[in-house]
Amino acid sequence: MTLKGRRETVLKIIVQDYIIGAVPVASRAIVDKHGLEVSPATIRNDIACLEEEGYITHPHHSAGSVPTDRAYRYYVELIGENIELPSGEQYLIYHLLQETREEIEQWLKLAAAWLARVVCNVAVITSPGTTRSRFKHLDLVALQDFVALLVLVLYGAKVKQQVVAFDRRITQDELTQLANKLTSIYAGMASSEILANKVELSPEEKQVSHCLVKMIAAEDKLEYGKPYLDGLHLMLSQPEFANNPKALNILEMLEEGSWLGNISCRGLNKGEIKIIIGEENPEPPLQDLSLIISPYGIPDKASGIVGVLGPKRMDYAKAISSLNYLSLLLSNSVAEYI
Amino acid sequence: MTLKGRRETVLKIIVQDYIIGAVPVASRAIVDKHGLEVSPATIRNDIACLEEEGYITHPHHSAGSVPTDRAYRYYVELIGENIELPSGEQYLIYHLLQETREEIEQWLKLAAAWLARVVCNVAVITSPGTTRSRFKHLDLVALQDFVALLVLVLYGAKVKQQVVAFDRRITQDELTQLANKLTSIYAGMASSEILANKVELSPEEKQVSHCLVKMIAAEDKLEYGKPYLDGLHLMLSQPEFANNPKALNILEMLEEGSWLGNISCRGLNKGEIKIIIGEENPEPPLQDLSLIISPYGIPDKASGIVGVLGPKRMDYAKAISSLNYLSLLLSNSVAEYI
DNA sequence: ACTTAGCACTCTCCCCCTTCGATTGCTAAC
DNA sequence: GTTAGCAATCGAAGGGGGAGAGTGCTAAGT
Repeated sequence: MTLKGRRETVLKIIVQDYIIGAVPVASRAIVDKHGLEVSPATIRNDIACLEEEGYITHPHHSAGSVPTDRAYRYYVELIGENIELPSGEQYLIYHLLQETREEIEQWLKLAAAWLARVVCNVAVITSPGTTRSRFKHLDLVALQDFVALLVLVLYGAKVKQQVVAFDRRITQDELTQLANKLTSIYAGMASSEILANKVELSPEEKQVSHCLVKMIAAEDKLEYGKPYLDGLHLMLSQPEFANNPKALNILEMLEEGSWLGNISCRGLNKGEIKIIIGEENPEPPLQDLSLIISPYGIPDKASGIVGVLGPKRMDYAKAISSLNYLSLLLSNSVAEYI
Repeated sequence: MTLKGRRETVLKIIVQDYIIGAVPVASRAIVDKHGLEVSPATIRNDIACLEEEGYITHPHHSAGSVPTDRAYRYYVELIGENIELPSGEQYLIYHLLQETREEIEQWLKLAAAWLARVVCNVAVITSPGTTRSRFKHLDLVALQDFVALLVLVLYGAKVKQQVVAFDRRITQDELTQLANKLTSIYAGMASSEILANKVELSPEEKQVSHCLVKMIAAEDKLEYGKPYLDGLHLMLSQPEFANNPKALNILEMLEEGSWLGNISCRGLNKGEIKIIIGEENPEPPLQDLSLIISPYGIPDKASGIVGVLGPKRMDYAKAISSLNYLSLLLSNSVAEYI
């Protein structure tokens, strides 16, 4: 399945030129701009072969070459995953994150904003959810006589809140006591374990406990939560979306929020990268796009996904190197605080 | 400045037809579809007057009538603010909110989703921020030996979190004690008051207190926070955005998040509505759009904004009635839990 | 003073045609 | 395996031209 010699070079040039220019690549342009020592006719022979093997198409008979999904796939295998981000850019994002290191949400927003601008496409980052959320701490704050705010802290520094209405008047002292009791009983448990726990509880404790189970289970369910998105306008200003009604489908899907749930990250280790090109995507609106994702954080404890979404014609090298570095940074940050 | 008799009717018809159809309205269509007992020529005379007075333009010489900003303004004054939402739709959203009433964030997302779909445009809802955030409760959860998660609850059921690193090892018991102490000292205070408070504190307490002030002040600063947006794809599927590069500017502005800060809600009481049409908007990207906003919640304690953003050619009656009702619902919900 | 019919005029939209330029695919020669 | 040459193909851009929609104006009617 590997091409050799000039064939491979030609394919690489076509992909790269198309990524930059977004217009079909002519055989003459291939030799001229890259100093090949053969004539355009020779290149055309090569291209004919590449077309037969499914790497190239032409939008119409007398147009230049356009890479197929297969060509992009070949290209990304060729350039590999070990691309380093220029140290200047490493420096920039590193210090950006240093300055807001106290707040997870801030990191993620900032990281998404940076990533989107670097790759000129959509950046996707999910918060570092524990794959199975585990209870860490509980707090109850009186709001009114019968009503309290339940603040739940999960491992992975995730905070959830919910209002609880009790059947009787209940003081802040009682609430605090209740919260402390449940915190010590349930420390480190997942929702199923809390449910299975057979300690004797008062009606109010039962009620709170019930809430907890529901909240933790809900957190488990939306495996990755709603991701931080940034750079929509950057992606949609790419030429493929000019006058293109498909852009709306994509927008709709992204706004809906759960699309990332269908993309499996299984079997992917920290530092690895998954590249999904065009029709390899399960979701139809994504089949004109490429998605590159990489997990970060601590497997099974607090891990999230960071990714780039853009037209198939995206700068894969840049995206891969940015993701590599960002995923590393985020992993380190997460490790410090779990 | 008020028009009379048929003039007003004609203007109203033009606005309404243009809102529905998005195409210039012809004089013949005005008499035919609305059963007027005059000839198109008569209507044309009226239109000529309306044009002189600045209510109407024509995209070109032989095209039908298109309302100006001034016409929209006249129209919304005409229909007034007291439009009731059909009871069927009231029922729907009422019960939707009932079911998730325990979680503020859930309400707001749900409300935004509903609103966007009803008006087929962008829905904007800010969380009910207290105009000056006040301290309610503090909690500290040990993450590592030197590191704790600070969970801050503000009035208005707002929860903020931040990681704090201490200079010495500190146990969960100590943290709990510390949190309780500060909670009782600072109850109900605004950031400035906490800062001015002269109680003797240990170094750790000082550090946490310092964090608190910073967090509360930060909350005050972004007056409305980042709003919940929904329905972007609905708005952008309107005909005015087909093949229109302006859509990207709007997208960019909305993604940025702080645009709503420039729109003043001052002098607006609960239940009132502010309608900003086209060039009345301060932000250039908004000058092709109309924005309708209404405050909700409890003035000076916990209030937010709910609004609709769409092309000037939007269904004002629907938007106004939806906002009226939604703002009422949200106000009630907020009142219950503050 | 208001309304109307009639008509010329204007402008867009759509379709067809042509031209131009770019680029390929093929063939035959090297 | 490579090249030159050449016909064939296709899209983009531009130029009519006709159809249709709608107005503005004028002069007559109420």
